[in-house]
Amino acid sequence: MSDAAEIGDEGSKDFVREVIREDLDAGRTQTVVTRFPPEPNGYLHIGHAKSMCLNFGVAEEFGGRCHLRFDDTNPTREEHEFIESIQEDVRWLGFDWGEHLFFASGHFDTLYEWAVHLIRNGRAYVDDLSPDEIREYRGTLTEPGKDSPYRDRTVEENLDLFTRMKAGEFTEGERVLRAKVDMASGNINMRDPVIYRILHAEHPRTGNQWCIYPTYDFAHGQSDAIEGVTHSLCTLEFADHRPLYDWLIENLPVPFVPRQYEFSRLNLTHTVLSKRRLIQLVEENHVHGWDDPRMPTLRGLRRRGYPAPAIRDFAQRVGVTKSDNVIEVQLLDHCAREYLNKVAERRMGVLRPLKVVIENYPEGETEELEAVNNPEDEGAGKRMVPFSREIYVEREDFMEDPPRKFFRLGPGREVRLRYAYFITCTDVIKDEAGEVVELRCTYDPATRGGDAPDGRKVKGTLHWVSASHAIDGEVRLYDHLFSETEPAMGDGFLDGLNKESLEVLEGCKLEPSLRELADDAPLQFERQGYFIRDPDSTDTLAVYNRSVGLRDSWAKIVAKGQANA
RNA sequence: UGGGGCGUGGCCAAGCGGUUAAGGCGCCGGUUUUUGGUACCGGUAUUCGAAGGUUCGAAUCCUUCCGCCCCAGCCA
Repeated sequence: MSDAAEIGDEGSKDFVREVIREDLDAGRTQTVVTRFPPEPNGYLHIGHAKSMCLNFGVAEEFGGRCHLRFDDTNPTREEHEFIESIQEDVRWLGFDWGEHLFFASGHFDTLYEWAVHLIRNGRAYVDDLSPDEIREYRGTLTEPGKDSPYRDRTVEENLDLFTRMKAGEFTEGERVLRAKVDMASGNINMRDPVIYRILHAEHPRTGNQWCIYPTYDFAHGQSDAIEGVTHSLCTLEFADHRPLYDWLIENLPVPFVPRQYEFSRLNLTHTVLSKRRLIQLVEENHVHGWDDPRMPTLRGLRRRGYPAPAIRDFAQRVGVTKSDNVIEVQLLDHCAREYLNKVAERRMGVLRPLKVVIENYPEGETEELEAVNNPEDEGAGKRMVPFSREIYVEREDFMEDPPRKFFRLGPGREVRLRYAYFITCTDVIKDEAGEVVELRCTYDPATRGGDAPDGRKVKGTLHWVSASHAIDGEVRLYDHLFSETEPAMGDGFLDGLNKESLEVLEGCKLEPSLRELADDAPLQFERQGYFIRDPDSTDTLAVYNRSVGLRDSWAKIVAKGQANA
């Protein structure tokens, strides 16, 4: 293990790392301890990924550790299922909490003792006010609050009442324990916040052992103190809670003094990241579940084929600051492409097939042609691809009356079939509706492999699949879940849903060697994009999700109407 | 009208009194290319929310103003 001063010394990359660096240098911190504190009431999304990358990343860089802690203080909305799925997602993203798995509920005994400690010191009291009354007494943003008539109960009475709250003598809402801070504070969180409430609910981990539960404010910082968390990193909306966080730490017999720092949460264009809205998308069936490839959840991204390293790279690139931000999804896409380009094996797949008969190719003959698996990685090796008289090419690779800049197939034009031969279109066959249904071509046997010995050049290279050897497949193409860059706030956000966010292509013709690829291996269908096999696949139907398309400069030319320029 | 946070190019983001104001994404143009992919090269802020002030010198210090975000759950 290297010297602390040497660790994480690649220059302070953001204000959090800067603070940690200073704390280490000043000796205020010996070992950096952070924590990732999800509430087990939902699935993790890419916003959580940013937090994980920060917390686990910082711990690793400075030679410390990061705890995984479930903030399970509200049994009415938390479920065991999420405790499992969250751990799975954290691991998938690539993080390891080792032995350091904690639950706020694991600290309930200490928390209860600390509440009693506060009461004994006259710093907390049992309030009989109803929820509505508490709200009225709290005042408003501009007017100070008023003291509760129960604020000055004796220590003995408070102790007795709190004990009875714990014993289950009262109903929910009948009484709460409040910290006695300052009802006139400009910071509403300091106006005698509720720190314990009665909840007659079964807890996923403590069962029916408790009927009183600490609130976030009385659990989070306390858990940090118990676990020895040095830097408690949370999002901006908790900045207002910091004075309370510190007040409680100062007034409790904590074994350690943690510090809270706030950074801005992640926002992404063309999607939503709030738990409430994600739940609504799932429950109202606007998507097919939490792992729908269009969802920004980790499960959705995983199914979509976004690799964990790409997501980590993305998190690093967006940075850590305190300013509100909306990151363009294009950056995420870029990270995915950059990673996938290096690791994804290439295959050929025709998404919208157009049959081509090579008239001068011997009927019934098949030959195997060599293809490179990944031009970015020689180690990926080569494979053989079957070629025969009838093949499929992409419909959009043929135009009967091509504009000047179109380099693909057209009547009389010659193009290269990747790794195979040059072919020339000699005839176009249409149905009664006038739609092109088949192409007749001739090939040049001398161009086997894709090069012309006479030095002849072609401007277009097409992907293709031998008709008789093709695997039939279904391909799902995805687009932004929301058309607008920033979906509206409030309930109107559903109006911005992109009706074309999912396009299912059936009858796709895929290269047979796909069978040799691992089910979870990312791949590139040449000239199309990066794909991954979907779990919906069966023995008879291969289903692939497009993770992200390749950059498409031809589409840009077409979109700008410059194809004829 | 209270408290907290934030304002650097289309989107992020370095910058911490003396730099021609990093870098990434995006966009534009070009080179290479058996993926119109990749890679590579070049372009893309006389200006840092605004106005004053301090200073030989300010995105960086001071003042005022403007704008945006968060807070009135017994949610986290």
